[in-house]
Amino acid sequence: MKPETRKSRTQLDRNEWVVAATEALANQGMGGMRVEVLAKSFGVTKGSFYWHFKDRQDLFDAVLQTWKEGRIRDIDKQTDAPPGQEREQLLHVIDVYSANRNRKGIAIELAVRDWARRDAKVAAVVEEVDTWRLECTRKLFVANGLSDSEAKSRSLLLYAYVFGQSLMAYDRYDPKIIDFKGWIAEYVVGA
Amino acid sequence: MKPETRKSRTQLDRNEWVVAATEALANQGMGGMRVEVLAKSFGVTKGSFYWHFKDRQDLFDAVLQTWKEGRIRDIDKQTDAPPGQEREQLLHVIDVYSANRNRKGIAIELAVRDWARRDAKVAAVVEEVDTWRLECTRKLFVANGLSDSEAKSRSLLLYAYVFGQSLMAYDRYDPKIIDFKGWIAEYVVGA
DNA sequence: ATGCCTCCATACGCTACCGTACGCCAGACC
DNA sequence: GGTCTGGCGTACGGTAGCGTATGGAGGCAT
Repeated sequence: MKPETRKSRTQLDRNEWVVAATEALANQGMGGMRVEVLAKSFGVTKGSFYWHFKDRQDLFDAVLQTWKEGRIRDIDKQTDAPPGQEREQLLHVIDVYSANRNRKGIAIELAVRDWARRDAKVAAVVEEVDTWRLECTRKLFVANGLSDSEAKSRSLLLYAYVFGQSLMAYDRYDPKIIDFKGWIAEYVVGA
Repeated sequence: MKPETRKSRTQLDRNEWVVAATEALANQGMGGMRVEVLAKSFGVTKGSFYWHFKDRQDLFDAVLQTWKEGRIRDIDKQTDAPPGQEREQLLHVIDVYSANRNRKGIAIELAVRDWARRDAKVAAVVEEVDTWRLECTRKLFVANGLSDSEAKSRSLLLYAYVFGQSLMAYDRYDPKIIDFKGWIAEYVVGA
């Protein structure tokens, strides 16, 4: 009804800037979110940017907030298991975060964490997200019959493992790496 | 005998620049290694820098090389166990890389890995170091009675865990976090 | 049609850097 | 005691990027 089709390519809104900035964050890290560079990628000038945003920090805040909300949604979705399927769901979580899959999501994850090391507000958001993640998988482990204590330990191990995996360069370590990762996933989730 | 005492505070050499640059790398990441900023921290101008280095990339190369050599040395030292003490040595390795200890080393480790995501030469060095690490702990696991396959899997899990641990914000997750980390260390090393 | 509001372009000043050219000085060496 | 050279300072040009001020085009209602 609304003239959305034409508008969509000529008019920009905040969200499109946020999406582009997040892309830059994934590819070049925090320092890649530069106003004039993003503007050029849209074929506009920074006059547009400073219409939609107060300043660069305003963009940063929006990116962070959007990331946080998206993470919470995804975590809820990925840890929602039908009764009796908790173990499979946990293996699925590991698979989703596995390197070589969801490359972009992992890149963003790492970039945000690097960002958090130099910005306390970002660190606080990361802590929220991490706590949420740990809590959701803890419930899965508990539903699978583990004690609360062991569930928390395994949750911690699970996420530390998947994030650490994405940090390492091991592709040429052994051609059977796939088997090793399978073994590890089973071992982390447990019997 | 040589006039080293006076010279040591007035004359700079390549290594002092590399040390300062590594410090900046740990604190502010790759982007923190800026020529004029480093010069100011020494109380000199960049005239000095461009005497000792061809350009900024020359400094980067030196930092990377120095990091690599230091890592190899440390890894060898940390994985050199007397026969029968392999299990304790593996637990010691986990402890050394544990967050809240060796903060600076971990910060450098993360900064180098972030750097490696955007520079293939850095990525190659990281891969060398990681392969070396995996190989050294694999030997410890094998000496502890494991099959080669399981030793490789556990090595991978071990390093992914310790690196992932340093990425996460979990300090306020549970006051018994120390116990959880102890449980995980035992679980990763195995019986 | 006329005025207003939205969205973007243009142009500018400013800062932080990189890299280079060259000058300066102190001490080793003869 | 002159000369040479290692080590650094000074000065300059150039680029990239942030933020601001202001102008302008096009829709939309009155």
